[in-house]
Amino acid sequence: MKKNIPSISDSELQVMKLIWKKNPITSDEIINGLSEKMSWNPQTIKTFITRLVKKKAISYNRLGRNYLYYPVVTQKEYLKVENKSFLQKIYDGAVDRLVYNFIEQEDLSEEDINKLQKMLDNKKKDSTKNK
Amino acid sequence: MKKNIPSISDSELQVMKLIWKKNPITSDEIINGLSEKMSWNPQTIKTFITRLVKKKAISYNRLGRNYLYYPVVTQKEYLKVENKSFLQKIYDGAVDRLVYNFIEQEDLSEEDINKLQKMLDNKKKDSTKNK
DNA sequence: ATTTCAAATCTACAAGTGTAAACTAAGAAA
DNA sequence: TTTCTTAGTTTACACTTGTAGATTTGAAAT
Repeated sequence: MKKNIPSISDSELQVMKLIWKKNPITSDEIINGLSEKMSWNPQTIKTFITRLVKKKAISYNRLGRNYLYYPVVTQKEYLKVENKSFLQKIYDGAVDRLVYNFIEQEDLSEEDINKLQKMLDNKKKDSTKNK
Repeated sequence: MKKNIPSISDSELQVMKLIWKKNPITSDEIINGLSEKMSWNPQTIKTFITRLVKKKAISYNRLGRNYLYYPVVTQKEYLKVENKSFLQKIYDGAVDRLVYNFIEQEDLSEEDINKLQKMLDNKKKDSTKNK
C-alpha cells in the first residue's frame, strides 16, 4: 500500500536532506550542518525538526539526553512524489516538454549528454519490445 | 534588466494558465474555465484574480462594467524561474540527475524519445563546436 | 541529593494561502 | 430617474511557513 507522504516545506526539506544523508543523526549535527550555510538560528532549525516529527516525516530514538533522528519518508518516495507534482503543476503532465525545456535551458556536459542518450536508447528498446 | 517575478501560489497558477492561454480574458471566462474543473467557488476565483493583480502578475483594462485581464508575467519567464528553483531545490542543481529521473520515472512515447535524442545530438554538436 | 546545563518543548507572531461571505458601486433594465 | 444586477472590493478566518524567544525537564556534574 502506498503511504501518503506529508507535505514538506522548503526549509524543512533542507533538514530532510541532511537526515537522508546521515542516518541516524543528532539535532546537533543537523544544526552544525545547516545554521551557517543557511544562516539560520539554531532555534529555528529545532523548530523545523519538531515539525518534521509532528508530520511523521522523521522519527527518533532516545540516546542519553538527546535524540537520534531518522527518516520515515524515504528520499526515493519523496522525489517521486515531488517530480510527479511538479510535472503536473507546471507541464500538465507532459514529460517530453519538461525534459525538453531542461535540456534546452540548462548546461549539460558532453558526458551527461552521452549518458542520457544511452538511457534513451535503452528506453526505446524496452518500449519496442513490450509493445 | 531582469524583472523580479512575483511568487505565484498553486491555485493562482491555475488562473495564470488560463490568462496565458487566452489573453485578454474576462473574469467570467476565467470563472467558467475553472470553477467546475477545480470545484472552486466563483468568489474564490475572484480572490485569486485580485491577488494576482496586487502581485503585479497580471493587469487589466476596463471594458464596460468589467475588466479584461492580461498577463504581466509571461509564461516563459515564469517557467524559467520555476524550472531553476525546482532544479535547485530538489536536485541541488544537477540537471542530469533531474532529466535522468524523469526519463526513468515517466512514460515516454517512441516519438518523444526520438525527438529528445535529436535534441541531444544537436546539443552535443553545439558543445563540441564551442569548446 | 542538589545544582547546573542544555536539549527538547511550548508559545508567539507576521506573511502567505485556501476558502468564501459581505459589501459597494456602476452599468443595465425598467 | 430609480431600481436591480452583478463585477469588483473588503473583510474574515483557519492553516502553513519562516522566524525565534521563553520554559521545562532530565541527564550530567558536584
